[in-house]
Amino acid sequence: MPTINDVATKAGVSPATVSRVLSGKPQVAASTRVRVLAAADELGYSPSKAAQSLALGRSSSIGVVAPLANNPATAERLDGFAARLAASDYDISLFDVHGAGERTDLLRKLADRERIGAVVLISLPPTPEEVEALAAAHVPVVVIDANVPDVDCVYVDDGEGGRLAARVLLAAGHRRIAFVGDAAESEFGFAKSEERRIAFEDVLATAGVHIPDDYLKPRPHVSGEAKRATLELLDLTEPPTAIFAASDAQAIGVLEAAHQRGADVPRDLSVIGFDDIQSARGMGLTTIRQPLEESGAYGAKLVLEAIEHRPIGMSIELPLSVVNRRSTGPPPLTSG
Amino acid sequence: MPTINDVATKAGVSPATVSRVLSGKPQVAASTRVRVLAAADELGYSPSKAAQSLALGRSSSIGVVAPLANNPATAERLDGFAARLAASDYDISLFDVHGAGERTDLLRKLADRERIGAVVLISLPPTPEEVEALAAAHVPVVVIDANVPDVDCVYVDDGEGGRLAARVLLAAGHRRIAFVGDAAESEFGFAKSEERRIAFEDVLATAGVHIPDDYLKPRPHVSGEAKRATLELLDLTEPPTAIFAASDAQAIGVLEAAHQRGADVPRDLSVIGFDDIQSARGMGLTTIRQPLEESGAYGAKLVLEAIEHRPIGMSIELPLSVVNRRSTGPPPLTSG
DNA sequence: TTGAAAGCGTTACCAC
DNA sequence: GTGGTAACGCTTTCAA
Repeated sequence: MPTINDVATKAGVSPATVSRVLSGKPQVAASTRVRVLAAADELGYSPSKAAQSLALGRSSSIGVVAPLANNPATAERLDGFAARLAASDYDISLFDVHGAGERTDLLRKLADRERIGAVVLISLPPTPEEVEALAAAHVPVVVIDANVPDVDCVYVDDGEGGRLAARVLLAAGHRRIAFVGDAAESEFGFAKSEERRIAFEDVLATAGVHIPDDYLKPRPHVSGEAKRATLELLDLTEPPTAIFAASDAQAIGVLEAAHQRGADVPRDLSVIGFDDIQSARGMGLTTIRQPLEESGAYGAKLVLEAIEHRPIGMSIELPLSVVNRRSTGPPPLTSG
Repeated sequence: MPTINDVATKAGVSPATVSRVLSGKPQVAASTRVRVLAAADELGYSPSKAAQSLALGRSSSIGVVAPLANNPATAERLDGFAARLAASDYDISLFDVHGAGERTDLLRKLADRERIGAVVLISLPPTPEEVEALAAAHVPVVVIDANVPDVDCVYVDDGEGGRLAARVLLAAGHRRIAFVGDAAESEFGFAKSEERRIAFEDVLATAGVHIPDDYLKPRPHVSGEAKRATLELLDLTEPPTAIFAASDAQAIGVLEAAHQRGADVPRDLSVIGFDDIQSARGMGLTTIRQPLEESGAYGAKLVLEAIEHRPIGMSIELPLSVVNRRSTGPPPLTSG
């Protein structure tokens, strides 16, 4: 495993010169440059990241904190992020978070040492204290899928998403409409879910439609919970004719429950989701689409710029749209 | 940002002793141990990974190569891997691969330097040359979702999976059966797909069912291809009454195509997938289930052991099972 | 334009 | 049981 010294010897120069050449520093003669490059190439030399980090005092890896298990959407964002980052010299240190405490512990760890060049949080808005801690440690931060103050973000207008969903359901003729979303205890995406719900209810109210309390199902964002909530909904004396799920991941559970109760979608029950994950096509799910992969790509762009000391405040909002598939339709006639 | 020297000074010992305490070495007095620990805690000290890597000559990060975009199953495996690894001192360097060349370039890079403590390949079997290169560089390797010689693997019996799928379709009464899988050009999972198909055809043949050439659709594993293939199948004068998709990801496209042609699943067309990804529930997809998350967890276990210099040859096979949902049923009466 | 040498924070060997 | 110190591979300041 060749070191910088080996290259230096082979090229007949000092290690300092090799370093200069390899990091593209200008003050070096063209002739020695080619000689060094040739030597490096011949030896198959590539610098030790560890030694570089140590000498430079900063790492070339970007910490990505993402709750992969929660939602297939997260992986799609991550993929977009990784693809965009591949062209750079940075690589990804992945932290797959599951519970609440994990996030906090982790961020402290990340802020702690020079181990990380920057951190990006996917679908996991940091608290103001966490933002401050990261800032104090001079670690650039970008957040994907949330809009938080004093941080560069890539986000969508969740309220607008809720309104879009409401209009789809209203236009189809529904009046008995329920909502399955995230509970406050679920630290992931709670705010998001709430913003969507509130705007959703607003539009409904304007149309004279009120959502009764037992039609509101905030649940921990965990596999199985959305299904359970939907089962309860369908077992009501007067079940809803339509459900807005705060995410496609939750819509999976809604669809499953509907089938389990023998409710045909969309004949007996309309379902609209949020995200447009890849499998939404297979599920035939009508949904509010947001550009998942792109959100990751933009996140990568932002973090790269942030590392180059661009001033913060470059958040970007991505567009939402309605994708009509076959999980929505008019309410059953008997629902009158 | 405190260093080991700060801790040493504060505890009134030498840095060497601090190092010993922190890495749990036995030869240190209990009294000094507590003193050092207290000092470290008070300072909020945590060792610099870069310095450690440099001194130790090996990195504490594990390179994970995974084609995230290809298949939601990959993210589920990755999640299982990350969860199991979280308890260890290692962290994940994620390399999200898209094309063919990428994989090769990457592995060379990984083998190159001490940058990485080990590499795990998800759904991306290395070539013999690649295995050898990694071995030469003394980098432990584990492969998840493929069974390759001279490497520790976590895999399933793909042939068995194909047989299971065949029996499901046969038992339902199908005779006109098609297959949608991976093309040779698609470097990802080609072998897997082929093993499944061959065993699938074997069982069918035994039952007197032959798959005509135009019922065989090997396609690049890319979004949209499975759909296109299915469209062609459905447009045949005598379309199949059942389709075996080599993965749930491909089944998404199959389902989408069926709907687009107005074919009701399962009334007009039965579909069986492979993997049992999370959204298979939402799709109502009958499928051959393999433990995705667990595959990642076992992969983590293997790689951790491999790093501790356990001899190789510890591959583990995971079980397959049939999950019956609503995408399969008897063939339409008119098909006889 | 180039080289010598100090230093980055840790670990581990060798003495005591 | 503990301390001194070389070494890990690189970058960068200072001189030349």
